Amino acid sequence: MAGSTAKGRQQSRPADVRAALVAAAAALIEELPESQVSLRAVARRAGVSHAAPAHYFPSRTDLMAAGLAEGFDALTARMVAGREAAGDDPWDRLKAIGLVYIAFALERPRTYTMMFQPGYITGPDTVMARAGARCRDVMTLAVAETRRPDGVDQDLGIAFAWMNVHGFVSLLTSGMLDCGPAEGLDPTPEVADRLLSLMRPAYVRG
Amino acid sequence: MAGSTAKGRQQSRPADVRAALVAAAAALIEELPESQVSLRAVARRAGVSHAAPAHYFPSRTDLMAAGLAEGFDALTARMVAGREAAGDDPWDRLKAIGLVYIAFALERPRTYTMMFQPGYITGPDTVMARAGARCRDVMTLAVAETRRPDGVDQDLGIAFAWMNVHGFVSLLTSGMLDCGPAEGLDPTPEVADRLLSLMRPAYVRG
DNA sequence: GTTGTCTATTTGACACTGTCAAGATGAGGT
DNA sequence: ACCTCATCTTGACAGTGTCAAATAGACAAC
Repeated sequence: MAGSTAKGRQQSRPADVRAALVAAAAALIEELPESQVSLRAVARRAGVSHAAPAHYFPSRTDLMAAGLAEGFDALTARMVAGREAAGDDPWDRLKAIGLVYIAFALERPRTYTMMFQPGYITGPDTVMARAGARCRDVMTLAVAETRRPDGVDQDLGIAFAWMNVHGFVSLLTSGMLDCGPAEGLDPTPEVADRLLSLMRPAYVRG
Repeated sequence: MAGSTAKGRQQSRPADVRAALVAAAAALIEELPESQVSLRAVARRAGVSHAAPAHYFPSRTDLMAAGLAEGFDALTARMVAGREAAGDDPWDRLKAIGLVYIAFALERPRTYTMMFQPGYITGPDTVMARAGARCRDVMTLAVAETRRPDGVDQDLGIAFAWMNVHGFVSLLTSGMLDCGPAEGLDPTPEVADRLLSLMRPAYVRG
């Protein structure tokens, strides 16, 4: 009986231990500073022993990468939704993606920061690399729609858009934009909107 | 007696243990991945016992912040030099700073990445916050020279310039710009130049 | 029903980490 | 001589990532 003969063992916990580990990692990544997201803490949160993760992930880095890839997919989904909610103008659609991107990063700052930490993309065909590529694909579509001035090819347009939104939230979360005495910018959506508008000449002809 | 009653004690090794620790930290930060730059490794490199740093730095974070602030000052010095080497045109001067900034970040990627890690600015009057403010002051001067279009005030201009260069190198070092199959941009100075040129309308009137 | 086999998981151990408490060291002032 | 005191070391503790060995539990064969 039972259809799933392939693998589904149904006693205490089949192999959804893996899924529980990834979910626990994703949760702890946002709850604690990076240095405190230990392999053992993730195992405790998932309710397994401290060495259980070793059976699914070769190292701590791989477990973290799995949790971060989930965060990446959440960001990608929000970008897709934001694009579809925008109007017909290509530039408005691109800007909408940027605003959604910024909102995600500020809502989940620790996850976002760790997603772009060097070292979690361990190869061209890993979970993280693929999640990052899917995210970039959304930007690729949005940039492809725009009527860019001469000299701004698609790769350049993608890089420019991405580095703008990424640089903004990265500077904000690192505390650099308000490191002077009583200076700095508010992270209000209004400021984000003004900053993104500065990119406009790179995507609108004339 | 002696003049300096305030604090200067002058025995065998006054406080150059502190300088040795900071130098060792700065060196290791660039040599090893962040998780391997341990307080004890820094102490070994400096030739002191594993608990010596505790006498100068309340925690590992503070020792790292001291090493990172040195990196920040090196970046600031390069930016100043780059600005003075540029011509008279305000936009050219600003772009020169950007190119120097990018070059530094790509030469010392681990130091640069860690400089912008959240958590090392522990207060508004710490070594890291002050080093970051000095760096931003250089950008402030360069942006103040430009004739910006209406609506682009100085704070906005600084943020836009900084987030562009920071976003670019940050995406590069995290591996995001080349996570697709055979795609991505070369980090050549030529590409950096083209990307920075996209910022031009925000700093040049007309 | 007993046995064997295989996989998932736990237990235990190792070297390493950051931090704290207590002990050693040595120069300066009296 | 002595004392003082900041500096530094030694030693310990809980916690970490990772590996080896031991356990548990379900399946197949007989």
